[in-house]
Amino acid sequence: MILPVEQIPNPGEERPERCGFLLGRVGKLASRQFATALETVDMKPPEAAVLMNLRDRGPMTQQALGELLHIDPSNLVGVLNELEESGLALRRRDANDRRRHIVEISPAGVERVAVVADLVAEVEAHLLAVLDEQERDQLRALLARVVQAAAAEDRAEVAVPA
Amino acid sequence: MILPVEQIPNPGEERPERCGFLLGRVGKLASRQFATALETVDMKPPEAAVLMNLRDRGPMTQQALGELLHIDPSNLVGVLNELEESGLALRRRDANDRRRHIVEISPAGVERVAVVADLVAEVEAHLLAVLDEQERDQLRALLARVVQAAAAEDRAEVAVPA
DNA sequence: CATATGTCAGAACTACTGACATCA
DNA sequence: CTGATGTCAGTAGTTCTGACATAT
Repeated sequence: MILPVEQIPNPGEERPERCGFLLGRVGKLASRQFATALETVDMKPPEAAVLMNLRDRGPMTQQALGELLHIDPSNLVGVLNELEESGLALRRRDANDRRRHIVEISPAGVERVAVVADLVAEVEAHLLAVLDEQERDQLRALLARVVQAAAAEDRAEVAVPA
Repeated sequence: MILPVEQIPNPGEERPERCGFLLGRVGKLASRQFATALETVDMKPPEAAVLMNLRDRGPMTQQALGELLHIDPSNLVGVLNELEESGLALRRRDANDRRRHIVEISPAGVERVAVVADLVAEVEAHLLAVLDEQERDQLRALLARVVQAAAAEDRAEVAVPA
């Protein structure tokens, strides 16, 4: 049966959408593509994020790691358990404050994170294939400023709770 | 107690991050801010999205609505039930194909959606406050191209399932 | 005792799957 | 009968809350 025309008010063409909605949508899209790509190496997004951050920033406490990646502490426990069981990262007590765990990446983790980083780069390249290099830089710069501002605001709120 | 310095390898300063991660992060940030803002008018993000789309695009079938907003059909049922109970939208059978529901916004819905749209605009303005108008347009244009390309690819995959 | 850190169990929310009823 | 549309129950995955153990 032929579709009544009234049901397709704007066929094909997308009208200029709200920037905020676009952000949410592209973000979800990106997250999903990363997740499915990481499945091929049997790793979940938070695990990959943790490994990459440990490689780039060095050892840090479990708490600092959670704040940096916006992973809830109760959630981070399981992620680190996984990574530790796989021998990709390890926890050790901080000698100066034995409540704390210092988390660091293992040599095996360093090997694995290279593969993961390649995967991530591939997905990103594919997602942003419609943009040329200059445009990708623009996008990166704009997004970076937005997150930086948001993070600064977050810190201000936490610092001045009243 | 003073923190050991080794635990803060890159204090404050953010190093140039992966564009894909930035996307995911800003997207999640935006979604959360929208969600909390909408709570003040007792509405959830999908409900708001549905109302705004019905206002802008006119009545359409439940199925078309779901595809447009990437809401699962089984999920959309509950959303529309809510909107119908609140008198903001209504379903009627398509006379030409009585399997279908035509969904449309009600007069009360039109009133309410104005409030919602204002809220959304506020949140967006605040989130992107660090960018000037020209930069916001740039961002919107870049994001729009990315989603458009991704949507086209999606359609190709569905069209050629082999 | 009061606070910080990490752990754990359970609640809440989201998204999907599969079965089903209705209709073309 | 076959396929399309909407509905519903149940499942899995994620994120948060609150209680708790340990250490300062």
